[in-house]
Amino acid sequence: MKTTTEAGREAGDAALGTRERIVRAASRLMQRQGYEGTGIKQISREAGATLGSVYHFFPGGKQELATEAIRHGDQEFTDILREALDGADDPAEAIAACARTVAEALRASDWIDGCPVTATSIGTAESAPDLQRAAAEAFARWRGLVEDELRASGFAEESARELAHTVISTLEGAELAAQLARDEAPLLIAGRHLARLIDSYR
Amino acid sequence: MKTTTEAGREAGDAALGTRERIVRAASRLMQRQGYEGTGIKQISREAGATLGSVYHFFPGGKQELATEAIRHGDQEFTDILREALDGADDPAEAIAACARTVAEALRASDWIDGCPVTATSIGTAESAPDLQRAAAEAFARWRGLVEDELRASGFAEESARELAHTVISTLEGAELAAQLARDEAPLLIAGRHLARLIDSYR
DNA sequence: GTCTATAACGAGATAGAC
DNA sequence: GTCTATCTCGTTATAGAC
Repeated sequence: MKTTTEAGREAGDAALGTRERIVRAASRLMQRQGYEGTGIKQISREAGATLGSVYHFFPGGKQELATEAIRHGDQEFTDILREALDGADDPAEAIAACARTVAEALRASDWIDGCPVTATSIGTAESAPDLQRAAAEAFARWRGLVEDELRASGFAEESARELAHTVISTLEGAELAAQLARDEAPLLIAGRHLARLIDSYR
Repeated sequence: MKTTTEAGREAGDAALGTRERIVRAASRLMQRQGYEGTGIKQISREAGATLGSVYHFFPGGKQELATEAIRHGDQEFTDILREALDGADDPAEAIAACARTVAEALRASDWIDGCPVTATSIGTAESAPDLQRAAAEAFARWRGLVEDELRASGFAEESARELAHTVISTLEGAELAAQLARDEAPLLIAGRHLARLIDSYR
């Protein structure tokens, strides 16, 4: 049995490898403070690692680390979305359930943990195009998940494709609105409206 | 007739007062680079003002200036929204037209000028709550505009209130998605879906 | 109101011992 | 792989002449 010599600063991350702890800390901090607002020193501190370790695993520096953090956030929401789509009877209800899940998480964090992909990538179009690409890939993956589910439920190709676009856009915007207003209403209303919109294409 | 002694660096801003030039430069730069990614020196340079002038007009420093920049962005989109609502026959068509307007502006900027309010306020929940409040007020104002128009068109109170929420959330999210994908499709699709959703409440 | 100079601090990144 | 020390540069903000 392997033992971990260092206790990570993050609850529950003690058993993780150093690289993974760094990525998680980066993702969580940039989710709250953005790319420019988060320092590498702060990340290494929170991850229970040294600055040298960060540059050992990410020789490309902050940009490379942030790109990995976005991929981590991508995977997080992919899991939430897949679970919602698998757990409900029809796609419309699944999307509404997904909105409720996001609302709960947002409230639980006292409205500070928004979408990690958006928060990390916004404002970096000129300075760090790598982040933009990783974020665009995340949006595309989420959209693809919804589109596949709609097609599998018998929706026409074009309807499925377009509805998937709006589902992701609306969830993203409603999360932003809910965070700013410190109120889950925007997300819950959006979930119901999306379900209604989807049903109107049956 | 008054003369302006200094030619501002911004095209068309030459005749403006110093304070206004600073606010506009701040709004435009933070729209592209975010709050943390934009420096006061860069703002003063682009505004054709000195650092001393910035602190003269905004003794509260960067936060005070950013708050004013958000209010400026608020007003900008308020104007776009009001024009769209006044120019169309019914609210559904007005919202779709608004989405097209936003898409055009986004493409014209080569996908770098997103929503100034969102870009400036995101990631500041912990460090600058003033910005959050100003951004929340902007969202609420836009929502109020849409809600009033819907009620004036005969929609039920609750429908108008909830639709207004989703209209703003979806436009905001679709602008984000369009910017990341460098493609206006998310916005154009969102505009059509919102019109359809609104019509379903008639 | 405008300008320059600078203080005080933190950032990203690197070197090299262990 | 980990750690510490340090280099260099940019940041916000202030002081004080004009």
